[in-house]
Order: sequence, then C-alpha cells, then structure tokens
Amino acid sequence: MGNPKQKWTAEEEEALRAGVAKYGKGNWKLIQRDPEFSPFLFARSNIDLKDKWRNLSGGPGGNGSREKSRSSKPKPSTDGQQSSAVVKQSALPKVKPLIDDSSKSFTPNQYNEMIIEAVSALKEPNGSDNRAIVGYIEQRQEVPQSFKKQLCSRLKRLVALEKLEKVDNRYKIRKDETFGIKIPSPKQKGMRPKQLQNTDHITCDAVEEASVTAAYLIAEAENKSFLAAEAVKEAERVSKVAEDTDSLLQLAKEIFETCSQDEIVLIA
DNA sequence: ATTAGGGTTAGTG
DNA sequence: CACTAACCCTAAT
Repeated sequence: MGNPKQKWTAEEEEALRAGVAKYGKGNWKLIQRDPEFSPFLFARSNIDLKDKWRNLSGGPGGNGSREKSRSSKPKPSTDGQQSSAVVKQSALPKVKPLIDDSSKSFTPNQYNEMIIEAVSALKEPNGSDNRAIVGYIEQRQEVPQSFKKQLCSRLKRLVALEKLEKVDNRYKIRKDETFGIKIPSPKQKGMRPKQLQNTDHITCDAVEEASVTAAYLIAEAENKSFLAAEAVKEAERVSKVAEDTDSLLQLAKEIFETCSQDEIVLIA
C-alpha cells in the first residue's frame, strides 16, 4: 500500500557503517541524529538502523544475531555477479582496548585519559556531548555502571583543569593546552672538562682525552635523562594522588549534600 | 525514550 | 515455496 519497501541505498549503508564505527553498535538514535550521518539517514528511524545492521552483519560472511530456526543453506555462490560487492568486509568493531583490564573499576586518572582520548578521537568540530563520549568509550572498553555518573564530575573536573572546553553541552579539547613539557634549552654549564679544538695536532693523548670527555658527557646525559624520568614519574604520582583526593572530596561532598537534604546531620 | 530480539510482510527467483 | 530484506511489535531498561 502506501509502504512499498524502501531499499537501502549504498550511501545509507555507508553512513550506517561509519556511524557504527564512530559510536559503536547499539547507539542507533545517536547515529541517526549525528549531523554527519543524518543527511543520509534522515529517512530512517533508529529501529531501521538496528534492523539494517542486523541484516548486514547477519548476511554474507559474518553470522549475525539473526540466524535461527530458518534453514540456512551453505550458499554455494555459483555465479560471479556479486564479486565486487563484498569488498569492504570491514574490520569495523573490535578495537583494541585502551588498557588491558578485567577489573571493572578505574582510577579517576584513567577516566580522564579515556575521556580525553574519546573527545579527541571523535574530532567533532562543535565538541562531543556526554552520550557520544560514553558511546565511544563503551564501545572499546567495558565500564562499570557508575561510569556515567562519574563521567559528569570527570568532565567538570577536566573543564576546570582547562583540558576540556565546554560549549553548550558539548566538550572539546582545549587547543592552547600547554601539555607539552617545556624542555629547557640545555644550558652550557662551565664544567666542560676540556675543549677539543686543535684538529691539526691529534695525538693519542688527545684522542684518549676526547673519548674520556665523550664518556663523561654521555654519562652526564644519561644521568640527566634518568633524573628527568624520575621527575616525570613523580609528577604523575603527585597528579594521581591529587586526582584521587579530589574524587574523594567530591564523594564526600555528595554524601554530605544527600545527608543534609534528608535530615540535620549530627556532627559533634 | 531507546534498544534488542522475535514476528510479519513484500519482493524475487 | 524458499529465501531475503524491510518493516512491525513488544518486553526490558
């Protein structure tokens, strides 16, 4: 009647694939609304997307969720009519996890990293909203239920730290981020053991001395690099402690607020 | 409001 | 009729 089945076009299919690559399968509404895909998918509902994806992944090659009692035949594929259509059998889902891990909880720092990673990977010019961020992260990482709650405060925190920028309800990476550790130009301290200059008068002594000098410099450089590495480690440690403390503080605040709504708290 | 999954229908050989 | 792709229904979250 009024509904002659609308076959999916190649563009729609591509958009769907790209959408799943971006948000992960299951975030159909999100994909459908994304300005990047909506021009192609405006005629489709989120349910359509889901059904189409089911067909795509259940069809040729991959066995999707939709193989049931219906007799499945091995598909002899006699003729060569479709030989070019299967080209892009994608390596779509399956992204390596950020952190190999099976314990379902993360430190605040790890959350921060995941969020930053997600936002920068999504590369949305107007920033990414909560759902996009969650979608991205959930696609490649199993996260606890509490994650979404934590996400809010993590985002606030990252904004406060000026690592993210909030525009409307979207977040983007701050460009002017001075993450790059300023490497101080190596100062020439006046402790150089010897200057190598007379090239026309190379003696064994000179060579030996040069090698000693070189060895000295190398040792010194190694020492400095070691110290730098230690400093970085220490900085990371301090930052982690700060984050942990911060999240504890936030937790305490939340508890306090909850309590103070219900009753007068008895604090001696 | 959305999603997953089972069911139904139209199109095709 | 058998099969597939598109569409519909509904419980679960």
